[in-house]
Amino acid sequence: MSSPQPTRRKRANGVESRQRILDATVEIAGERGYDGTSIAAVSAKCGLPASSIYWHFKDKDDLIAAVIERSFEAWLSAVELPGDEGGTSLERVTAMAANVAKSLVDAPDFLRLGLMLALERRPAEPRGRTVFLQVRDITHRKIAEVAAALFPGLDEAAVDTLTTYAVAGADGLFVHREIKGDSVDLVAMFELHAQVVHDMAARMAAGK
Amino acid sequence: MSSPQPTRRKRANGVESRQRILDATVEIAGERGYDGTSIAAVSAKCGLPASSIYWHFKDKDDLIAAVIERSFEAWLSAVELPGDEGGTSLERVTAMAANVAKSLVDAPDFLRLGLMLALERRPAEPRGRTVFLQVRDITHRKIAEVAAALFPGLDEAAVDTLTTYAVAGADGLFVHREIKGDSVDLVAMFELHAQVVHDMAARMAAGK
Amino acid sequence: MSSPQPTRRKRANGVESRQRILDATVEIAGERGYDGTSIAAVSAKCGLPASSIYWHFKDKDDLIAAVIERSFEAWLSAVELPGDEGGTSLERVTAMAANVAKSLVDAPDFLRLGLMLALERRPAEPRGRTVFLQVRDITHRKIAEVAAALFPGLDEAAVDTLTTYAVAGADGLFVHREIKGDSVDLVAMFELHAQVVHDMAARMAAGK
Amino acid sequence: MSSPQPTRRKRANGVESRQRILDATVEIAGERGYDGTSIAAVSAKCGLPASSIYWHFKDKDDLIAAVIERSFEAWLSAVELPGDEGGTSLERVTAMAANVAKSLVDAPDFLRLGLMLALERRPAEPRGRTVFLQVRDITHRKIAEVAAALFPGLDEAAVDTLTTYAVAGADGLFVHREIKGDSVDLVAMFELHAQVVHDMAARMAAGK
DNA sequence: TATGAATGAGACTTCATTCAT
DNA sequence: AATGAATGAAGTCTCATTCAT
Repeated sequence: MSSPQPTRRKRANGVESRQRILDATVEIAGERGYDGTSIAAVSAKCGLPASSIYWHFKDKDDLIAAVIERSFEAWLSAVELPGDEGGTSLERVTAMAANVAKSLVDAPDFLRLGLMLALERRPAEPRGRTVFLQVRDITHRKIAEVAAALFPGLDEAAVDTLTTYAVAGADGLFVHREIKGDSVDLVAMFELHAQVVHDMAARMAAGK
Repeated sequence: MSSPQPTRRKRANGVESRQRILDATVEIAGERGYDGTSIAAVSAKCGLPASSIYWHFKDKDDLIAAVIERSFEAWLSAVELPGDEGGTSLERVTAMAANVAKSLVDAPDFLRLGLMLALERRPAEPRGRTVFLQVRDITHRKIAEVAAALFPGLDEAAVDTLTTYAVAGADGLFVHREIKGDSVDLVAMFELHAQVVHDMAARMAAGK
Repeated sequence: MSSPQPTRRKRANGVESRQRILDATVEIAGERGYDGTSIAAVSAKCGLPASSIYWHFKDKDDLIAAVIERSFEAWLSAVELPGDEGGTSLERVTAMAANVAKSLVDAPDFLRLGLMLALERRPAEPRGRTVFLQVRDITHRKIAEVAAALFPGLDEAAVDTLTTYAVAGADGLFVHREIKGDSVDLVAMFELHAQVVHDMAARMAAGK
Repeated sequence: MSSPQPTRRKRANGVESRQRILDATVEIAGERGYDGTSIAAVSAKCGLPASSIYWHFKDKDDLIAAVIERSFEAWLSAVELPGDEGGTSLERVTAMAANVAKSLVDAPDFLRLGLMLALERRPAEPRGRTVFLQVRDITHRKIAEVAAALFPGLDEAAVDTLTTYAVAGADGLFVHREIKGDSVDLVAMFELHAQVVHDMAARMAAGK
């Protein structure tokens, strides 16, 4: 009852505040993009005054970049294939695609914001854009490794084309769902895409 | 001599001013998105004062919507299949895809801006977004018609899935090129995509 | 009585607004220096909203520079020796000095602000500082011409030293009055200074 | 071994921290003036967090005042005439002037900041300004004493005028060097000034 | 057909300062 | 003896928009 430090925390909890700010920012930036994200809006959503946001982040650019970094890691750990062995290569590819689709349905902010940033062309490129493109490259490379492992017959150029096509399809289907809303069955679409890409890989690995 | 205007015209050419404003706006909005496009920036680029922009357009929303409309029409007439007869269905589909790819390389602003608008989620949806989604639907329907004509065996649902997949791939490949730059051969990628989609259609039309 | 456009001017008078802004700014900047001059304070003093100030001036730097320019011109025309002929060289020099002293008592803002700017050392030098130093150089040259005319025996280096010393003394006495207030008889001090400088010139022109 | 502090000291050296803060502040305030000196900038330059500055100084005003005090003392001990006997009165005056000039070249921050503060007119006068004007008065009195000793024939008013003129010239020449930079030989200028003032004193002491 | 000028709201950011630890 | 975190006020400047001419 007379507890010395019960609910009344308030002052000074850097780590938690930082999280609150980032949480608010993903939500807003994921919906409105870079320019549409105002510090005042973030401040209102997280409850901290604007000046406190600047204690944790150098400027808006830094904040958006931090958001991209954090939500990529979150997305990555959500995707992380739980069991990637077992089944035919088609089954495995399909399972992976379904997994990615699910993660994008659950947490679309990362990719939505990332694509908005990627499409922009501004004189002083936001750091968040750079970060997004970097993690995107990392992802591309990981997928390429999987493809190379599944289809040893493919040369490097073929693997790259295949990966590019796979990623582009994923992006496009994601955009489609963002536009059309929840009625779109993203998992089914990704599974279809997985099959198509798998066929393509098989044909490539065969003769050409 | 027989000019209807009395003394010097020179100033006062509504149509041309309107074009200049729209030209400036596509460029800026195509690069920076809705929020990133300021009336002041448009004014600076087209040379007309901000108040003149408001003489031609009700507000920013109206301006952006007009840009979308005009650049969609421009894009449409650039794409308009010059001769859609002749050749196998694969050849025709491939030619159409190459054609679209070329138009997107030449004038990417329309789709870039459109996708940016489409990805945003804001309380008061900009009219430009609505317009983009409408013309997108129109496009979808046109493609569906072509698909239905080429593969009479497909039912409506199959045609829709096929079209969705075709468009999504195109979007994704476009995004890929926007990110990676001129080194990406969009035409080749679109041709590959056309082939994949054609195979998919053929398989669908067959049994499943 | 029923005059169509009597007192009720208000909207849109660019020239007058510009003057009002400049008037307010000299007063504030003359008392508080560059950093101490806030746009909000200028806005409050001149009655125009801050955003209107930015219609007339690119930014704060531009505003301060404009102030320096205008008040230099005002000061110059206030100083402009009414009749510089007649009397001995000492009498003429003394009259000029008294004239300058009077102008500095009447309108000290220009020099006070200028000296404050001159003393500052900041990474991005304010344009106002540059302007002040330029007009200062012009003044220096004009004084040197007078000195050369009055004492034809002096070589260029001697004229320069003399002028520098004359200006430095004036600056120092001005600062003294700024510190000690109205009780200081600046005119008398300047006349004393004029005499000293005149002696110095005479001695220089003689042997060494 | 015999250190009174138990385990590691390292942190917690009040005196040194205070010095670091003051060192940083002279540098910044000497270059940017009162308003231009932000606690954040001082913090960045001295490496201590802003809150630590407030542990050592009540507020910004207090900090600036402390800087003025300390740098006046430093300047004073740098000037302190090493041997003020010997030679004619002219030689002695000249030597003193040269000494002062050297000190101002070596450490101009004190006077630069002081003059900036002195020129400002703000509702709530900073304590630093008051302190500067006080030490300035002290200096004035000391010089007056020297003058009275060297020229016993002068009455109080004459000594005051002489001192005022001497100080004003020094200020003005200092400002000149601050503007024109290292190329100005301040020592030579001060020696010239000393001679002029000496002549003036002699003439005053004679008849008038 | 246009535009110079104005304007309130709000953008990002820094300010001096406090307080609990 | 110090500091991480917070905060309200204020800083400069841009925003979309209006209105009289």
